[in-house]
Amino acid sequence: MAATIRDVARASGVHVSTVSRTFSAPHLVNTETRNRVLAAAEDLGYRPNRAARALTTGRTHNLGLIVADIANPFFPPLIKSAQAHARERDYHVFVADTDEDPLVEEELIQTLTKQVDGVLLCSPRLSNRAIERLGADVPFVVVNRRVKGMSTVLMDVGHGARLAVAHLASLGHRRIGLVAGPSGSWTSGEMREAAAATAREAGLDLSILGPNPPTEQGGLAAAGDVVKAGVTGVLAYNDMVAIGLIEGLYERGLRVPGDVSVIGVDDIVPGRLNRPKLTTVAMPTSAAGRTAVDLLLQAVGAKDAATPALTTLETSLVVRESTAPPPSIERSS
Amino acid sequence: MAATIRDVARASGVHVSTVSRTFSAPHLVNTETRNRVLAAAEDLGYRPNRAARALTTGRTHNLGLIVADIANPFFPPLIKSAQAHARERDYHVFVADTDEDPLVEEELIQTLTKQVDGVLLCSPRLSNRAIERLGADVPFVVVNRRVKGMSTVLMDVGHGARLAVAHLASLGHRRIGLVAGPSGSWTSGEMREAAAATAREAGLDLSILGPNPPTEQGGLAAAGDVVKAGVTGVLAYNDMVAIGLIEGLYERGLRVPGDVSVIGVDDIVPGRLNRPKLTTVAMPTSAAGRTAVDLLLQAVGAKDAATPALTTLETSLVVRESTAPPPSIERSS
DNA sequence: CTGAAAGCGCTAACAT
DNA sequence: ATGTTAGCGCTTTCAG
Repeated sequence: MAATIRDVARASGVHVSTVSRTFSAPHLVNTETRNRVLAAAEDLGYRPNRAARALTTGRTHNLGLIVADIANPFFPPLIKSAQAHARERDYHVFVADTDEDPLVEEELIQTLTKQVDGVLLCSPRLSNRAIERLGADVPFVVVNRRVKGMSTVLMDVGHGARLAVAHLASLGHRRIGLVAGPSGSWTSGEMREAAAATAREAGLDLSILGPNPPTEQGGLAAAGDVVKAGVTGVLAYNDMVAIGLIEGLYERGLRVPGDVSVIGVDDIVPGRLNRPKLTTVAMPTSAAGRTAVDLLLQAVGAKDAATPALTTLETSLVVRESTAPPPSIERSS
Repeated sequence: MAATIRDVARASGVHVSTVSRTFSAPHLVNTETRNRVLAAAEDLGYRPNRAARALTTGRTHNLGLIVADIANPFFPPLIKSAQAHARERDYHVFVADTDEDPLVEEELIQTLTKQVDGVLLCSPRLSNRAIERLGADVPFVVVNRRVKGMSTVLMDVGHGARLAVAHLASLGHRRIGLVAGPSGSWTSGEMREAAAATAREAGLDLSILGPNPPTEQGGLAAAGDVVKAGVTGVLAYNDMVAIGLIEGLYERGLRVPGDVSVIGVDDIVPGRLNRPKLTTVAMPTSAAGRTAVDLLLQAVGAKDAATPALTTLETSLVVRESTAPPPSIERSS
C-alpha cells in the first residue's frame, strides 16, 4: 500500500493536520517543520490522495470531456489542448466518446458528474432540454453549439464562410456552390446564411447543394450535384466532405483546382496531406479547447451559478492548392 | 448538493448499510426492501459516489491512458476503442498526452496513480528502468513496446513488413528500399529485420534508407535517397512518412505508383484519403486498445502481482493504389 | 436479512 | 504554529 498522510506524520513527528497543511496551505506552517515533513514525504514517496481530498473539499480536480467521436480528426487537437491546459492547472481529464449516441451521452454525463468538477460538451447530440436539465448537477461548457443559459465556446464559421466566398469571388468565380451539411447542424445554418449574404453582395450566383452527410461519402455523392449545378467554385461543409468531393469530381474527369475550386472547413490533418492540399477555413480547435477549460474552471471557482459566458473564436482562411481561377472556357454540360 | 446514500436511507426507511448493499450486493437484501430502496434512489436521482466508494474498496474503477501525442492520427482509434471497452466494463478513463516528453510522462503517471486502478502506456518514451520502478505502484500494460516483466500488447509489424515486401516482389519489383524510422524505435528494428529476411529469400536487392524522423517531413526529405538508390518499390516506416515521400517523389517528377511503388504502415485516416490511396500495413490499433484494457483489468483483478502477459496482434496488408508493377523501362539516373 | 459501528485518507473548524 | 476533533460518502465486519 502506498504511503498515507498518517505515515508521513509519524515519520516526521507531527500531527496529520500539519502534514495536510504542508501540502494545501504551506504558508501556515513553520518553515523548519515544513521541510521536515517534505523530507519525510519525499522519503516515503508520499502523494496526496486526490479522491480522499475531494471527499472533504468537494473539489475533485477532475474534468470530463465528452466528444461525439474521438476518431473524427476534428476532435483530437481539441482534446489534446484541453487536456494539456487542464493539466497545467492541476486538473486531470476523463475523456469519453459517445459514438454520436445521445443516450450514451446522457449516461456518461450522469456517471461522470460525481467524479468531476465540470464537464466539457463538444458538439453534443443531446437535446437542449436534456442539457439544461443535466447542467443543474455540474457546471457545463458547451463547444460548437448554442445552448440557452449555458457557457459556450463557438467558432465563427460564418466569418470563415464569408472569407471563403470572397476568396472565390476574387479569383474570378461567378457561379459558386455550397455543399451543405446535415440539416440540423448549427454550423451548416451559419455557413448557409453567411455564404448567401456574401454572394449577394458580390453579385455571385449561389447554389445550395444538400443537405449531405458530413463525411467523405457525403462529398463523393455530392459531386454529381456540383457538376449539374455548373458551378466553378464550391465551399464544402467540412474538409472530409471537400476531400470526398474532390475525389468524386476526379472520377467524373474534372480536376481540382483546374476545373473546379474547392474549399473545406476545419483544417484537419488529412486536408493538409491531401493532394491538392486543401484550401480551408481553419477552425481554432486548440484555442477552443483551452478557452473551454478556462471557462469551465472559472465556473467551478464561482460560488454560485455563474453567469454563462459566450466566447466566439475567430476563424481564418488558409489558402493552399485546391483553389484557382476558374477555367476561362466554359466546359460543356 | 446531490443525493447521498443517507438521503436514500431516510427516504426508504432503512439503514444506510442496507442501501449500500442494494447497490453493491443486491442478492443480500430482501426483494421487497430492495425495490423500496431502488424506488427512493430513482426518485432522488441518487448515484453512488465512486470516489467515496474507492476510499473503502481500494478500487477507483478508473483507468489511465497515457499517449505520446493525442493529435497523432495513429492514437485516436486506440483511445476510442480503449475508452469504449473500458466503459462497457464500468470503468472511466483519464487520457493524458505527454507531448513526447519523458518527464511529463513520469509526472503524469505519478499523479494519476492514486486515482486509477491501472494505467495503459502507449508507446512510452520513458526508460525501461523508470517504467519498471513506477510499475510497482500500479498495474501497467504497455502498448507498442517491449518492457521486461510488464504486460504488453504488441502489433506484429515484422509480419506486416514481410507481407509488404512480398507484395512488392510479386508485382515484379527487384530493387526495393526501406525508409527506416528513428534509430531507437522498436518498430523500426522489427521492420528492418523482417524486410531483410524476406528480401533475401526472394532474391531482392534491399537498400536501407535512414534513419528518418517518423513524420511527413522525414518522408519528404527521404525522397532524394530513394531516387539515388534507384529502387522501384519502397516500404516506409509509417503512413506519414509514406505520404511525405510520395510528395517528395512527386516534386522530383516521379509518379506513384507509375514510377515508384510506396507502402506505408499504420493505416491512418489520411492515408485512406490521400491520392493515390495508400497501400499500407494495417495496424490493429482498435484491437490493441481493447486487448490492453482486458489485460489491465485482468491484472487489476488478480490478488497479487499477476504474471505479465504478452499479446501479439496480427497485422495485415491493405492494398490500395500506391503500388503497381515497376516501370518496364529503366528510368535514367 | 438488517442495523450498528468503525474506518478509508484527507481537510477544516476550533482550540491551544 | 500546531494539535484535536469531527466528518465527507461509502463499505464492511460484526451483531442481532
